[in-house]
Amino acid sequence: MSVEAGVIPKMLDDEDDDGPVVFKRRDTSKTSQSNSEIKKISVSRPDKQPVKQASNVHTPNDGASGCPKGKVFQSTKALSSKPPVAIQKSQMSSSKASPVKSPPTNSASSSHDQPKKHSIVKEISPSRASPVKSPLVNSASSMHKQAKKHSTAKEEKPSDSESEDSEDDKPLIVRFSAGLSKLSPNLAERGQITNPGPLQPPKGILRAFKSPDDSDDEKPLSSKFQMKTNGGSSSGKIYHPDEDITLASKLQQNGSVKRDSQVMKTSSKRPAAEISSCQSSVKKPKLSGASPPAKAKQLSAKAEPEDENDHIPIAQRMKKATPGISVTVKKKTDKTIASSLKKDKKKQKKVIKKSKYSKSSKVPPGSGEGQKWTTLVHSGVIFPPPYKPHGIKMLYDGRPVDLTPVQEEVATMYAVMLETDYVQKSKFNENFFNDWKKILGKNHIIQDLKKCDFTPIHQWHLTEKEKKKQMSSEEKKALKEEKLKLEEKYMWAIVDGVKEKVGNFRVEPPGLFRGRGEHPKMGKLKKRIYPSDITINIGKDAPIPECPIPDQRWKEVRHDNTVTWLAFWNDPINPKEFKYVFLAASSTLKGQSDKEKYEKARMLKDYIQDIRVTYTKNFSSKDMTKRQIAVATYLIDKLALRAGNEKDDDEADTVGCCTLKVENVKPIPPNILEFDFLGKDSIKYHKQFEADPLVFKAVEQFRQGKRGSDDLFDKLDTSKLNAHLKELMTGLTAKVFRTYNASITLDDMLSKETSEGDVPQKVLIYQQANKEVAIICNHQRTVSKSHNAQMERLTEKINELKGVLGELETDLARTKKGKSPLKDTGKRSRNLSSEALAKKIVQTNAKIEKMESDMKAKEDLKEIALGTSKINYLDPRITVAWCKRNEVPIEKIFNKSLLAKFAWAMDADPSFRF
DNA sequence: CACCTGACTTGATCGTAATAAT
DNA sequence: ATTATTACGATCAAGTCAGGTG
Repeated sequence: MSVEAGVIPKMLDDEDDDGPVVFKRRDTSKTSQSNSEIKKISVSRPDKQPVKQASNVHTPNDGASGCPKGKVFQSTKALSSKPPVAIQKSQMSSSKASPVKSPPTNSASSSHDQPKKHSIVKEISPSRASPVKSPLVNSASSMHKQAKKHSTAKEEKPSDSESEDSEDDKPLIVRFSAGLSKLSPNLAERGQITNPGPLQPPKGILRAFKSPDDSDDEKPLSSKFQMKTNGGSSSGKIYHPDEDITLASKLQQNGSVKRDSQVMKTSSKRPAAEISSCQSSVKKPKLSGASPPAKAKQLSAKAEPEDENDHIPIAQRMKKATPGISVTVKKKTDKTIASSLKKDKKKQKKVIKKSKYSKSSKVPPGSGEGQKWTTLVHSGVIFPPPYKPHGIKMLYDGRPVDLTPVQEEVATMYAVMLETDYVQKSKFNENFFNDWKKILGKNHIIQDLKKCDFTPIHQWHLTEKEKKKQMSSEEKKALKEEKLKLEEKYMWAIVDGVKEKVGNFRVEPPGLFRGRGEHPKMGKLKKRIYPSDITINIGKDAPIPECPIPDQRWKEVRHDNTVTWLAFWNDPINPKEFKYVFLAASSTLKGQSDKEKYEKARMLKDYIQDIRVTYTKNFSSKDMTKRQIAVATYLIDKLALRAGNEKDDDEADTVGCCTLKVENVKPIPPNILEFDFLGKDSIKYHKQFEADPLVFKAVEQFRQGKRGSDDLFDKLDTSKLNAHLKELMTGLTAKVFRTYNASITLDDMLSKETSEGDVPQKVLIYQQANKEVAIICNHQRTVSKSHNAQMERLTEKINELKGVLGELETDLARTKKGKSPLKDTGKRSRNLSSEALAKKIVQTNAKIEKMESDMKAKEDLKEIALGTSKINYLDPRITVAWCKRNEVPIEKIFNKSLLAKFAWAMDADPSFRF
C-alpha cells in the first residue's frame, strides 16, 4: 500500500486531484458494508453508474497513472460504482447497522438492499416523519422510491416536492413548519442591510422577538418554491466536480440527465445526508451508553419523559403547543430510540472490541461505533531545523553581551518581535524575562530587561529577511523544491487505503507565546518540541515512522482507531493541553464530520419552531434555572452567541453566553439590551439588541443584587445548557445554532435574490449574503493599516472623475448652443459631437458610480471577515446549488482549498435548500 | 455534580504568492 | 517592470463538547 501510495501522490495534487479528490474516500468507506451497499445501489440503478463514472472521469489521466490520486485500491471498487453520496450514507448507516460486514445487509437481494439503506435512513431521522415503526419492514416491502421519498421529504422540503412530487410524503413537520413560517422574517431579508453601523446586528436578528409565531426562522415555503422553480430548469443535473468544467457548462451538459440526477438525489444523496445526521445524533447516545446498552436507552428515552416540573419532556410539550408538530416529533423520538437501541446492541460488540486498545468510544463522525479508521499509515511529523546561532551580540547597558546559543536563541525570539506591540505589554515582557532568566542563569550580567537592547539582532533579522527577498526567483524555486522534497513524505497519510493529505505535519517551532488579548501567559517561552514529547498514532500493521532525529525516540506509539489524530504533544505553554496533528480539511474524515455538522443543523430546522416556542414560554418561568436557560438559549439563537465555557485564570478572560457578566449586558429601557464584551480571541462584541420584552425583564432580574463582575447566568453553565438542548433535539448543542443561523440566512438570502445580471453582479449578491452572515457571527478582522490611505486615493480619483464630468457637461452645453468647447485642459472633449459627449458623460457617470460602490463596499467590509463563515458555517451545498442555478462558476466563490474541503458537497442538487 | 482529560472545530493573523495597477 | 493589493494557505491560539472520575 504504502509504496503505491507513494506513487500516487504526485499524480494527485493539483487540480485534477481536486476533482477526484472529491470522491476520494467515500469508496473507502470504512465498513465493507458500505461498499457492498453501494454496489448494490449501483446495480439496481443503471443511471447512477454514469454519474459515478462521470465523477471518476476527472481522473482522466488516471488511466495512465493508474489511479486517481486519492483513490486507491480499496476504493476502486466502491468508487467505481457508487456516487459519493451514496457511499457515505451507506457507510454511516451500514456501519452502525451492521457492525461487521455488509453481508447481513447485503444478504437481502440486491434490490432489497437499496431499500434497506433507505429504510435505515427512515428509521433514524425520517422516522419522525413516518409513523411507521419498523422501518425495516417498510423498507423491505416498500419500493425504493417510497423510501426515498420519505427520507427526502423531510430534509429537503422544497426540492423534494418539486423534483419528487411526492409532496404528500412530506412529513407533517415539514408541512407544519412551512405553515408556521409565514413570514420570511429573518435575518435574511435584511440582507442587504443598509449599511449597518459596524457592529449593528442584522435587523432580522435584532428584531424583537414579539411572539413565538413571529419568529419565523424558517423560510417561507413560498421562497422555497421559488427556488425550486428557478432551479428547476437547470436543476436536476448532478454536478460533477470535474476538473475544469465550470458549473455552467456542466449544468448544460447535464441538462438531459435530469432523471438520473433525481434518482440519485432521492436514493443516494438525500438519504445519505439524513442517515448521516441521524446516525450521528443517534450514535452519540449509543456511544455514551455503549458500555451498558441500557444507558443509551435511558438517554434516548429521557427525551421523552424528561422534564422536571412538567414531567413532560420539552419536546413533547412543544408538540402539545403545536399540535401538528407534536405528533411528528414524538414519532421521531420513538424512532430514534428504537433505532438507537438496535444499534446499541450492535455497537456494543464493536465497542467492546475496540475498547481493548482504545479507551473512549466516542461518537463516530462517520463510521460505526467510534471507529474512525481501519488502517492508518503515515510518516509521522517533521521537526523544525535546529537553531543556528548567528553570533550577533545584543547590548546590555550599552555594551555587547556574549550569549550561549541557547540564550541567544531566546533573545532572538524577542528581537524578532520588536515591531509587534507585544513588546509594549508589561505582561509579555515579564513573562519573557522570567523564562529567559532561567536560561541565562542567576548570575548573568543581564538582570534587567529595560537595559537590554535587542536592536542589533533585530537589525540582523531584517537583513536576513531582505536577503531572502532579494534572492532570484530561481533560487527561491530551488529552495522551495528542496523543502518540498524534504517534506513530501510527511504530507500524506493512507487511511483505509486512501491517500489523504495531512494537515499540520510540522511540529511547531519554539518561540514566544503570542496569546491573544490580555493573555496571562503571553511572552512565555514555548520550548522546542522533541520526538520524546510526541505520541504517534498509527495503524497496527503500519511501519512506525522513523524518528527523524538521531538517537531519539517517540514518547509513545499508539494504535487507537477511535481517534483521528496522527500525533500529538503536550502544549509547552499549558501542559494540560495538547497539540494534535490531524488530516487536512480536504480529507474524507474531515469532510464527513463536516457534512454531519450541517446535517445536524438542518435537523434543527425541524425543531427550531418548537424550541422557540418553548423558550419563549419559559422566559417567565418560576424556576430560575429554567428561566436562565430560556434566556440563554434565546440569546444564542438570536445573536449567535457562543456557548461560553468556563475558563481558567491563566487564560484571557473572555466570555460567551453562559459566562456573560452582569456588566456585559446593559438593559436600556424599554427593551434594548446592550452587549459589550470580549468573546473568543478577545474580539469585541458590541451590539444593541431589541429584545423580547420578557427577556429584557428577565435580564434585569438576573442582574439584581449582583456586582458587575458576577455571572449574569448564575444557575447556568454550558453543560447544563447543552444537557437541556439535548432534550429538545438529539445531538443539539449550543454551537449548532450558529451553524443553523448562518446557513439558513445564506440560504434564505440567496433564494430570494433571484438575480439577473452578469456573473460579477451575482457574485456580489453572494458576498452580500456572506457579509450578512459574518455580521451575525461577529467575524471581524483588523482594518488594514493602509486602509485609510487607500480610501483617500479612491476619493481623489473619484473627485478627479467628477471634475472631468463637469467639463464634459459644460462642453456639451456649449456644443448644443453651437459654441465651441472651452479650451479645457483635456483635449478629449474638444471637438466632439454632442452625441459623443453625451456618451462620454454616461460612461464617466457609470465609472464614478462603480468606484463609489466599490469604495463603499470596501469601507463596509474593512472590518468584516467573510472567510471564517465560509469555511465553518455555511453549508457548501447551499452555495453549490446556488451556483448551479445561477450559472455562476463555483470557482468564483470557492478557492482551491475550499473546493477540496467541500468536495463532498459538489454534487448537491441545484434545488438543494438548507 | 464538579472537575479534569481529551479530541476536535473555529478563528484571527502572518508571510508570501498571485494578481492588479501604474 | 515595478509596485500595491489582494488572496491564499499556513499557523497556532482559543473555543466547544463528550466522557470519565471521585
